[in-house]
Amino acid sequence: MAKNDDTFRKVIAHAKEYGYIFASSEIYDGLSAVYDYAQNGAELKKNLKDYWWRSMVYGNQDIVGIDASILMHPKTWKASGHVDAFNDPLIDNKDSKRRYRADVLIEEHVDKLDKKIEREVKKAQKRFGDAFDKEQFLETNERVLRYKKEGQDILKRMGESLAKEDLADVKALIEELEIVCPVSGSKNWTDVRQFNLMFSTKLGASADSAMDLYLRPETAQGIFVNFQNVQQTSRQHIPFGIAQIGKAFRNEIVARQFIFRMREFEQMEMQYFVKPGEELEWYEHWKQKRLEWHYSLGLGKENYRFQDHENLSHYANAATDIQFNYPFGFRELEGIHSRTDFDLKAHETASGRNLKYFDPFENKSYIPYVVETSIGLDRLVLAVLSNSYQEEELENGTTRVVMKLPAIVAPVKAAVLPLVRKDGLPELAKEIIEDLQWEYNVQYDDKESVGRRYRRQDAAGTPYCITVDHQTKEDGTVTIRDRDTMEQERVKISEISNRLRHTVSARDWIAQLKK
RNA sequence: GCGAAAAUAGCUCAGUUGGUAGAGCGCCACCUUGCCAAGGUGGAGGUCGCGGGUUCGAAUCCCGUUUUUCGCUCCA
Repeated sequence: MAKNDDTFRKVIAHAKEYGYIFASSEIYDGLSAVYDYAQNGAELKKNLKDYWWRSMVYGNQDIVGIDASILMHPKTWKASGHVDAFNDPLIDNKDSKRRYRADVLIEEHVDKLDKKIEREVKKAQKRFGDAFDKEQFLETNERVLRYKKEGQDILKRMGESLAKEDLADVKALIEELEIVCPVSGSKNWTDVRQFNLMFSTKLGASADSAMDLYLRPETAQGIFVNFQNVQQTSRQHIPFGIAQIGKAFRNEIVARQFIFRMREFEQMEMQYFVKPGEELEWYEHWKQKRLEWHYSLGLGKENYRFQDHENLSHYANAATDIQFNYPFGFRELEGIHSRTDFDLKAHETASGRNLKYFDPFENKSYIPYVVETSIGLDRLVLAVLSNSYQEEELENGTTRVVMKLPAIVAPVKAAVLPLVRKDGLPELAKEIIEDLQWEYNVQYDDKESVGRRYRRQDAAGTPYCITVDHQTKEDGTVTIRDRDTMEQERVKISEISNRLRHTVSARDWIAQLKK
């Protein structure tokens, strides 16, 4: 644990030192949980997006990509359930300093009543043996009925109070039930306060006529509200998908762990629309597809696992996370959810529009079911960065810091280095740069000794170093050094472009990993 | 938001009982360097997070404040 904490710290420091990620507004002491992608980080992120987009949109004839706006009509969020679901009533215990969701505390109290009922059932089972009729017992036993009624009354009162935003009554309920803090065991509670996780803003410059808006807390709704337009203009038939990459915003109470949990973050998601009843098959299909995609990055299969959701969201009938093994443990990287027809149905009701799809093969209309894959792009960046950072002991006793980034997403694909800064070698190197630079992000460096330049490129994660030496002038060949093996190979200048293409094109990358 | 810790050069830190700022690395220039970093010379860069107080004098002591990091809830 201590060792991993240390690794994580090193990754963060390294990310800053090598121009990947900076704290936002750093000259003003930074802004909590907001980060900027610097020259290398921006390239890495762009490459990850590109790889995802190519494999998702170009690689599937039945998936199209869109780019919806961040601002949406406020009714969207009422319909999607976010206005209600993203409002957490929270309460703190003054003794343990722990914070809880007030509704969860109360629900847990009700769970205890359910457990009491189970105990009564077991006792009765023992007493009556084979003659025991469970259903009849549940309906007639006085104690069971009392517990059941008590639980129902509590939930009803809580639901009503939350709906009225009567937070004082929610606190009163907690006090009446004598709910204690699981940690401190005390009943010393603060007032219940409402936290809205959505960022508010206003549309219109005039203060009195401005319309209250939210910055979208998820990108998915941009797809749902466009579903019909896209389906009709793309002439897609169900099943088909809509993909999107974009920013989302959540005013998290606590947002930490570097870029793992940010207030402004980017999602890459795809909503796949299917015939009702087929959603669970497609759910399994996309679970496998997405896992294979992650494997293709080459970060090690052992670093991924599924984590099924036990408590499903209001919109889902099946949900799982692909977790990645970060330096601080396995955490969620991508969510795969079977969202049913919840969203489209909600928008149909709220908008009054008919959002049904006419199925020409079945000759009937229905609201499609949706299977969603939604990946946190920043979390993917962090997975790649933290997995790639390595300190290696070399044979000569020195250590080198190397970022073993997958070549396909590395910010700089190759550095072109003249062995020495004379004899026309820099000029030759620059010619090579000019030849490659429209296709690949390549970098020129002639500072200090060549060994030192190799190490610098290793630390920045550049997969290849192309060295121009005196032999280049004679036979037009250069050496290509591999970042991971440190081995060099001599190739013709005219071959360089092809060599790079093999390692950084999505097609060759996937083909190579399938072998 | 609550609690704990921290804030000195780009980075890592030193700064002795209060006497007005230093090292290593990095960066820039030049030299050296002919394949796996850390040779030479010179140089840039800090009102010690911010505000106030005590004092002849504060990076150092006191108060306040801001920000960051970690823990608690939630999630992509």
